Amino acid sequence: MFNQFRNKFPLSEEKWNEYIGYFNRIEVAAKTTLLEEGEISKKLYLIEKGCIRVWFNHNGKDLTSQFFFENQSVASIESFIKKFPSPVFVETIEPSILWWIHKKDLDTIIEEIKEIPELRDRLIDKLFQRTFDYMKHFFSFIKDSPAQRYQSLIEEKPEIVQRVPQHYIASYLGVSTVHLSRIKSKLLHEK
Amino acid sequence: MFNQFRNKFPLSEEKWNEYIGYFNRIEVAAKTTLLEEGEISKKLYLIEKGCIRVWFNHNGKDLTSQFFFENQSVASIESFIKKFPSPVFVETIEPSILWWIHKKDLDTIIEEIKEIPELRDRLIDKLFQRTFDYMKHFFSFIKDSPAQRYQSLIEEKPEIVQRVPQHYIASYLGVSTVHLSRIKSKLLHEK
DNA sequence: GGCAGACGATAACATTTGTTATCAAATGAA
DNA sequence: TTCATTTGATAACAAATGTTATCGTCTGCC
Repeated sequence: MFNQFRNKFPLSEEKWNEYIGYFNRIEVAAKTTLLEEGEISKKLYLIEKGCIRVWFNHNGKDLTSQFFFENQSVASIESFIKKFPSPVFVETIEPSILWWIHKKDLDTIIEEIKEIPELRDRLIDKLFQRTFDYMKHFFSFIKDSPAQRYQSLIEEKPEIVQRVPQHYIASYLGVSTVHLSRIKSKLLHEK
Repeated sequence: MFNQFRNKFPLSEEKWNEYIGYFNRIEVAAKTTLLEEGEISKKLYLIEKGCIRVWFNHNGKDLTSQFFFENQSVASIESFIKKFPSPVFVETIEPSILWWIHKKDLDTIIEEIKEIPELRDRLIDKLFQRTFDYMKHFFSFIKDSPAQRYQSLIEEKPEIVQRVPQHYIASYLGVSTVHLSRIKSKLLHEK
């Protein structure tokens, strides 16, 4: 799991082994809740295999805001960073193999690697990239119809369309399950 | 303009004066374009007085994605950071007093203050905050109706509703100008 | 193998939202 | 002032989207 990242981190063998020693491997079934709404997020998860969604309850409706797949890290980011009660649930979609790390251990690591300019800059890049991704997603809500948003999803994040149950995708796109079904059917019959 | 921030920056008088010396004051009319679509953003603007919107053209429609007011800094952030051609226009809404700084000078400053842990952490906090703001905005598109989104805007960002022409607000909320007008009228007559 | 629950398609109908057009008020420039 | 432009309200109609209900398929589990 970690060897693929080894060459990206200019660290001594000792440090490298210390850091990966903080991670714990778990295997969980589909639909396992990793973080409850209201809980304070203290673990960051790395996905070796499987997929995860972040969702919240709004007036009894299950609304999905994010999907994560292999090699991505997942947490309720606001809760994890600011130690607020999480506004969202974190839940597996497929049976998954995960590696988690305690926030306090991660904080130690980050504090140490911040001194390495190369890693510090990469960290900041990641932060910007995350912001850009959200901006782009927001732009799609003011410029595209739901059908166009679904089309973009197929093109830009095909793994979501392929692996995630459709009713989760519907709320992610901001439409009802019925309407997403209509969009799909229209796409099929037009071509 | 800068004195109000003085106590937030643990810098020597010399450094402080050097840094603020990089800024240039300008006064511009309403509807002045500060950055064209396709241009590479090389200036960051600080607003002393006035307000600014960021917008883009989509199939002939003028779509506004952000508003900025006094004491906020503005740029086409992706273009500014990554040196890409800007996907957006930056334009004043009101007659404004602005202070701008060259990207290269700002980069120098940032490179220097990164060494100060206190400022470095504040910089990272700002980045996270920006991401959280976009997340929140995105959440509102999957959980709220346009009417609820307008209501939240009144409560959370009243200066937008008070100072920005309504047709700019419409696209920001993802609705047509006609529909925003309907939402307002309904809010009035219900209460 | 059979059963319950999850998932998705579809229909019918209600509601929301967009589009186009028109008008009125406010604003700014000559 | 006067005139053109910008801004916003409203009506009428069209299109998109939500809601509720029903049905069929699939899947996991006993």
